[in-house]
Amino acid sequence: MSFDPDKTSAVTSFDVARRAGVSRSAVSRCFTPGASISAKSREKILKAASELGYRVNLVARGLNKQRTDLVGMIVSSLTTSYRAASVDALAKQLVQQGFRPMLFCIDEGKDVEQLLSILLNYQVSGVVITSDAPPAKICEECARMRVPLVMVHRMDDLPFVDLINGDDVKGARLAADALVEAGRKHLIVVEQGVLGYSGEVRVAAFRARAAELGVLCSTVAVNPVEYEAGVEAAAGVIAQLDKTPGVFCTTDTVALGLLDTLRNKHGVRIPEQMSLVGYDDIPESSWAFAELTTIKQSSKEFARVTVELLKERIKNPGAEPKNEIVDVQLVTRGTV
Amino acid sequence: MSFDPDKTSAVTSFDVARRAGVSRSAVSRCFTPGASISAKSREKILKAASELGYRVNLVARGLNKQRTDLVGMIVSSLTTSYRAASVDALAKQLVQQGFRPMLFCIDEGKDVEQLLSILLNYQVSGVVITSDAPPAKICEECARMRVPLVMVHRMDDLPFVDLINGDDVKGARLAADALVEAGRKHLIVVEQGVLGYSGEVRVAAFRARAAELGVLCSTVAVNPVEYEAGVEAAAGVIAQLDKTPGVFCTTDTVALGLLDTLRNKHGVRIPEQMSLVGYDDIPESSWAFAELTTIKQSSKEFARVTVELLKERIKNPGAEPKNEIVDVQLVTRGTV
DNA sequence: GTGAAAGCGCTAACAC
DNA sequence: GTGTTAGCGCTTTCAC
Repeated sequence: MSFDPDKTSAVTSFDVARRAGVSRSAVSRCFTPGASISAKSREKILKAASELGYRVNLVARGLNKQRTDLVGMIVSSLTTSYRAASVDALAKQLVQQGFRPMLFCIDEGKDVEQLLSILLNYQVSGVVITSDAPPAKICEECARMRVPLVMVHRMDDLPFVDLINGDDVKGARLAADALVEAGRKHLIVVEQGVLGYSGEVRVAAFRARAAELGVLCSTVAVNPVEYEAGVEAAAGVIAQLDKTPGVFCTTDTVALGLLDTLRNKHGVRIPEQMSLVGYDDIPESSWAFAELTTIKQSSKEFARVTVELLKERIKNPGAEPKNEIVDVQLVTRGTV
Repeated sequence: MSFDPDKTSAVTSFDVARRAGVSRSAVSRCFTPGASISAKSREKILKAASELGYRVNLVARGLNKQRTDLVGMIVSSLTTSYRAASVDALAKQLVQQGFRPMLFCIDEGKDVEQLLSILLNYQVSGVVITSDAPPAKICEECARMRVPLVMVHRMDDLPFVDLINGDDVKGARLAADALVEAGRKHLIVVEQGVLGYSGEVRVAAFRARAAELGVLCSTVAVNPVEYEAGVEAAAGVIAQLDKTPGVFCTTDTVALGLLDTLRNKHGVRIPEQMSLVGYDDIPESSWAFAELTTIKQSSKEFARVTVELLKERIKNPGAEPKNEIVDVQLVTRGTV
């Protein structure tokens, strides 16, 4: 370590400038990617900076530029693997693209507004919302403040707000097709308590496809969400086991709750007595107890597109809202 | 909306001050929790502020105070439920206590240093590290910059750095005791590829307790980590099935991989042919296919103590490092 | 290519 | 309790 270890912090561009025998502007330019500076100055400055242990004060820069590289992520609680994977992928992608993610996990129905207010106070470069909480006002706020906003798994029609969704219609159709091709003449769709936009689309598309195919489709509706929803749906499914049904759940976690309960509490044999398709392809779906056939959505692809959308909007804030769709595919395992 | 919707942003304390007929300092005081200001001024200011749509610019405040309320969270990839739950709890607790978490998920063995450098550039109030990546230099850096740092599930001995761990020794002993009380005369501990500090302590304590109890304890070591580690450990465990062993895994995800493989690929009956205890009590452990007996650590408690440690150190940066231990308990389900 | 000067929006020390 | 003043550390015209 060549710099003075006693110097705790507080080494500013001024210190570097003095030591390198240049002006503060030169130092600033040296640490600004696209700035014009001579190789000679740059070298001197870099040397001085490293000797001093200088680092750019991003807060000061942020104040000056009226913008930080912070990006707010407003997400639902990380209680399912799908959400965890999404956040993981998004955080990494943001960092890789030069942003710093601020994480706000919210319990559904909490005061998101206050959080958003905080975000805006930080002069964030953008905000990503995946939460289901209804942020009506929030988006107005973002739009008004000209803060780029991209929403994941939502379909709000708002000015300057970009949207990104999986191809839920295709996914649900793939599911129905797989079930029918496996010989199921009777379909069942499980509706969990809170569906969210994607869930609703999947349910609707699944039913529509069933109708197209001329196959009956009944509904098992339950109050809880995720794993518990599957557990509770078991009774409804069992009641229809005589029809050797093909069952579709809007998320893998729900499907896993159902499968787990059916197989391990009631001795139902899958796929002999019924077929089952989930959605998301979370890691647990490939575990031995499950071997769940499902619709795969790539978290990484979502993250990639999300950040791209963000960057584009930062570049061109007034552009028409985009509506990106990420492709999905059927992953066949043992439950169909 | 009473304020001018065209005013995109840029409404400063100066604007508010003018409109309220006071000085900027008054406005500042009004938005500073412990400041002294008359009720009358406060009211005028609040009114003007809301009419103008004013919000404090936290970046400017941060520059002035040489500190933001940002806290860096450096965590491992969110690939297991335990990590997801930990991050969720920590993020929420931080927000609740007035901090803003910045999330950095790192793939083990990546360049953490650069990240930390970024953090420091943001004048963060503190940093929390749960990642296993070896941040030797990082901590020096934090210490040097006087940035409060608390490390979770680690035992580095560093000046000014607080530590928080679960009671791994107690947990491992509880596991061994449960297994032996269930009549197991032969114990097995599964060692996954990368153990981390907690894992090592658990393994060692488990072995020590076995010895105390006068019970044999063998090891099944595998290269992968988490679920895959359990899968790979299956063969080694099966080879010793004639001893009706009591098996201990250092995390639930490993235990679930093992249990899943044993039951569903090899028809092993648990707890008839062997017993199994995991660690963490992740949600999946209570799923029907598993009903895994395990050692519970509370993510919320970890989060609570972590943030408390952080706040204390912010208040008193020079204090002796603390070493907090969070209690654990046995959760008995069906695998013992 | 480089330096001087003028802020970015806020807080804090000081006098009143 | 309130206003005045002086920065926090950086970027950025604007001359040169």
